[in-house]
Amino acid sequence: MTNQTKSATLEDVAKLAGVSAKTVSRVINANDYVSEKTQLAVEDAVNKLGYRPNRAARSLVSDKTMVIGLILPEISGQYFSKVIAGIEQVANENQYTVLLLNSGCDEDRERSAFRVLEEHRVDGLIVNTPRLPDQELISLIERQKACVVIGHDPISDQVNTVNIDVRSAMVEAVKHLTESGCRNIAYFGTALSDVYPHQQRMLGIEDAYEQLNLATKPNYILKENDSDENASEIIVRHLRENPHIDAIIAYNDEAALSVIEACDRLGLIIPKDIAVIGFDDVSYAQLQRISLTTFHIPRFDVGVVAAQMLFDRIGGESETQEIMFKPDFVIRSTTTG
Amino acid sequence: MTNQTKSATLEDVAKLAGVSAKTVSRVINANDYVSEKTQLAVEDAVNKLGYRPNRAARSLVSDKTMVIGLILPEISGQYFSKVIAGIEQVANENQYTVLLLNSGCDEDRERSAFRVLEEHRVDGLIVNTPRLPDQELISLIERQKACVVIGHDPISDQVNTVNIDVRSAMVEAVKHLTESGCRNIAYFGTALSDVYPHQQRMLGIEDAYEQLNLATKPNYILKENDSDENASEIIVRHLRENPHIDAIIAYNDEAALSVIEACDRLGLIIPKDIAVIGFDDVSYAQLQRISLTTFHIPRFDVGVVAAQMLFDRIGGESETQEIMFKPDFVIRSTTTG
DNA sequence: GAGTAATATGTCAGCGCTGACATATTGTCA
DNA sequence: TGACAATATGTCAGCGCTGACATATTACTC
Repeated sequence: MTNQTKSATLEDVAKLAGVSAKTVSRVINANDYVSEKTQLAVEDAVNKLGYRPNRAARSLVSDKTMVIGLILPEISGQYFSKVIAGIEQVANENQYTVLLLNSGCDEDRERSAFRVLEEHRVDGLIVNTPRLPDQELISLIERQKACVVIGHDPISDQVNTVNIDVRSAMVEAVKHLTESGCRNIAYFGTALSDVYPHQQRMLGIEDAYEQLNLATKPNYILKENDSDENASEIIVRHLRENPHIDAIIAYNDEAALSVIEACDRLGLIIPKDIAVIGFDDVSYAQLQRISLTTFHIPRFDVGVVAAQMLFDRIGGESETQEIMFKPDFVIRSTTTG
Repeated sequence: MTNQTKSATLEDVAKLAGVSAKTVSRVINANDYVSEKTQLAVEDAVNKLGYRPNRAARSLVSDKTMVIGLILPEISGQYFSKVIAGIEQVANENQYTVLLLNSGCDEDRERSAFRVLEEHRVDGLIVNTPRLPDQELISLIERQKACVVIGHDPISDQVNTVNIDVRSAMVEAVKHLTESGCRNIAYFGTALSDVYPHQQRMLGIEDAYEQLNLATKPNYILKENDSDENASEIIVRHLRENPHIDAIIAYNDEAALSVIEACDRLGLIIPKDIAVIGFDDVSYAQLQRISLTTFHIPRFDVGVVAAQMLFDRIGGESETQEIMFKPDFVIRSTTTG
């Protein structure tokens, strides 16, 4: 690792094999006439020197980097880590590599992530940038060779998008709860409240209230990302102050777990005293001890589909695609006894 | 996105600003005398054209890519996704970007991941390649500018490593179990059984048996990655066949959850009938309903430390560092009533 | 006001690679 | 056996950028 010598170039290989650099290039790329003898000599030299073509040099000529970029507000959660895996898989199948940028849900970092990826001249990118103003996002996307936006408001019909139909899922959730007799439904959201996925949930809940002509108003419990109070403490406090609440729809399963934890602490029996609904269907949601009613999202597939869409674009497809995933409502025992 | 024109070059900016390319370069890099007037003119042109320096061209000259590579056997699990986040954070702080490769715990993919990263001339890489033969791994690492190996057998004193002291953790686990009266301890591992983290666990358990002079032999329940039988079913079956088992140490928390699930199905009371120990301390391990005895691993910090080590190397540090994290044993209610 | 230092800008080669083009060698068929 | 295609290899420019070097302009010193 320390005794680093400069890595071998085409020229080095050429010299060792006794041919010209161009001939070595031909062997490496296997796209032109080369005699068997030369080929073997070159391959031999390549192995001896441990030659690896320099992608930077190649990109400079070909204007292709074989890299796609990924900008996400968060990369270690249950949700996006699976999406990333899906994207990585498809990228790998296409001989591509993924440059991963975490924007931490910060506007400036979203911007600079775009900048970095542009400097790298990635062949395409998949982004989820909740903070960037729509107009700016659109103009940034227009600069790209190819781009797919995931989990974002459908900003423009020129932009490829992969989305989850959160809003109608929420309608389904509320209906299910009211059918089970719940009358005072609260929504608990972590993350930043002005963000699209949040808003969709709240809108969906309001849709349902309207459709069902409910008298009450939904109750919102919001925990900003930067507050470091424990989520379940917030809920405990809120439930003490609002004992009439008989159902909580959580932003996602992780938030739902905090809700369950809070209810357990308060001695509330789920679902008798209070019902809980999550979102995502993470691995542990189906455990007997949790058995969380939630919406199943094929997270890996979201990544796969987004990446396929991107490679379609990279491959020349010019039609804009919009895919909407319908979450599957999985009713378990946090809503029905 | 479709109306792509070739992106602007230094030359383009130069023409527009009425100066030479080199002068533009000076402005961009802010590392040489430039008059204020020229600077403004250039910045203006840069903005007008939306110019972004081409990193490929830069790397070709500077021999630096500002990219580090990451090869992991798996990227969406609770463990590595946090490690990735830690690495990404430090990379970002150093103006670096992360090229993420998932080897799927496959030897050939590990090899080709190395190849890809070499072709990209990354400035350093962080790897966990359980399948690659040690000798080959060492020689691959020797080719790199900088490298840190995580979660792997300390292969050579020339190689930077970040490790978890799994083996002595297992000793602690077994001691704790025997002290609680358990006599028939089983180990449940998912993932590939010939892999280092697995072996360490088994070795640690055997260490403990030796140190404690236990009469019985530990019992191993192994689930290969490729078997698609449900983990908890395997355990249910195994516990039916071996009803004397009174404690299970699981490979990690996720596996421990499968164990809990299996016990619940069999009507076994934890920890009275059977004790369970996990590893990792994932977020939900501390939920009242789970309350899993486990080992806390600062996963994010593992990534942070590995990345810092790497950047030390990239920065010129030549001394080999080896860091060993000591897991914190967190005793909860799956082992003590 | 001559001489030196500081400031400001330009020219050009070359990083490693491939495309366009040129050339040399061999094979094939009338 | 000459003509032409197929095969095999080489030369060279240039992708976008920066380092080394050259040069021009201005400022400062005695």
